[in-house]
Amino acid sequence: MKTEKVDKKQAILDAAEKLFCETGYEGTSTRQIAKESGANMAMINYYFGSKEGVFIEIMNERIAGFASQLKIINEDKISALEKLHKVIEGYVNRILNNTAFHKMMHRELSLTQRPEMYDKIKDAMSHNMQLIDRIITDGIEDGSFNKVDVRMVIATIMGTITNIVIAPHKVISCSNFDLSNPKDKKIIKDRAVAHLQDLTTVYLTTKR
Amino acid sequence: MKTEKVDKKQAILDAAEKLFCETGYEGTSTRQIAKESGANMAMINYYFGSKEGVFIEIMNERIAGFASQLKIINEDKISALEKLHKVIEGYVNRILNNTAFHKMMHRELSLTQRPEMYDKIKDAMSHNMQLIDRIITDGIEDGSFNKVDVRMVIATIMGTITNIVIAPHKVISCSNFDLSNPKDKKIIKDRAVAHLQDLTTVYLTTKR
DNA sequence: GGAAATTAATCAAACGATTGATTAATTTTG
DNA sequence: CAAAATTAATCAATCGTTTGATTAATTTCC
Repeated sequence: MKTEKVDKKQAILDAAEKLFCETGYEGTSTRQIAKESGANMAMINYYFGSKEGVFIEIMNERIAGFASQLKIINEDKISALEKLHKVIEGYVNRILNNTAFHKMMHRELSLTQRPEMYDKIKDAMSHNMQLIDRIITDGIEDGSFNKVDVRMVIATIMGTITNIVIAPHKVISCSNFDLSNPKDKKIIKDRAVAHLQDLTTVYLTTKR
Repeated sequence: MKTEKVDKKQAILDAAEKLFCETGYEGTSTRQIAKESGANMAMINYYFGSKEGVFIEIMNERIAGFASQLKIINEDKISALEKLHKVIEGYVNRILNNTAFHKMMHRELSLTQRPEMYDKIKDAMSHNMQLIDRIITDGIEDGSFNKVDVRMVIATIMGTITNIVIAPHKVISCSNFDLSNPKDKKIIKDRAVAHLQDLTTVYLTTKR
């Protein structure tokens, strides 16, 4: 049957993403990728040219998927605060549903050695940031938000989520807590959304 | 002169830290470390046993230096809010004065492959976290703070700072902005402290 | 429609280069 | 002189990549 014909190209991408997330780019060998994917080593270069080619392909796929998600929100005819809360919910869900990739992305962002990748990630993030910036700035201009340091508020929203993903033990001191457990993940998601929505509501709309 | 006698052991540590920060642990070779430090390759194993031995030594040194800083604050006879503001200022300064190391630490925290190192970093952070937790919890109990999700507030404080360090372009969209430039760093530091102090003040003390 | 030519996919084996580590000899130092 | 420090040379292992050959599928041609 045709359904049984597994796509080796995709198998390599899947295996590589898993391994890159777990042990980093340099920490993953092409032999590991070949073994994990069930493909021959030569297939990696055959399809992607090089190990870095695989990495870039993974990033491009993911980033493209990300970009297509948040656009609609800003067109809704709702208040700035409601928009922001929608964005927060979307962001928390997206990132906590892809914790491994998010970790990998941040790891890459903190390296100076692959500028092409750094710029790619930076640009992808910048786009989403501008969207949040627009929402908050609009809210300030129409008087519904206090005058705040917009970029810092964005850093707070994004930083909080990233911090939860990278260091979950910070949030839940309970030792047998596991983000890969759907039940635990749900708990963290809800807490993160509730906290960030509450925080932004109070900080942006409290008259003072 | 004795002043010219440079300590090869320390030179290796310095070079290794610099390279680990720039290109990661796996991305740095022992030959690079030797070249950068001016020492022979064998000296690395002579002094530290292995490449990982160098890494562990660097981490231990740094973590020990960190732990000795924040203790005094909690003994002061000042309000919970003032304590928290002192902690924020201390944290921002410490981390922005050691951006390279902080990046490396977070990179290591997001990998699953060196559990010994992961636990070491986790424990070091946990200690500082408990201190902040104590301050906020005390503030809640004596009625000066609102009832909030304490661990989430901590995630927000730490996450915001980390986010600024790892992705400075998020805060300043200006392209010719450089964290290694003392003047630019001062600007970011002040903005970060002002933002976080303002944020915590409003969120924790606004009656609602 | 069926032989011939072309293409894509896959494989085991080997490539040169680099890795972290170790040896044994030599120099420096107290 | 003996211990510590330093060196050049070398080790086996692994790295990412390339090779030439083989199979399976597709296209071309008469």
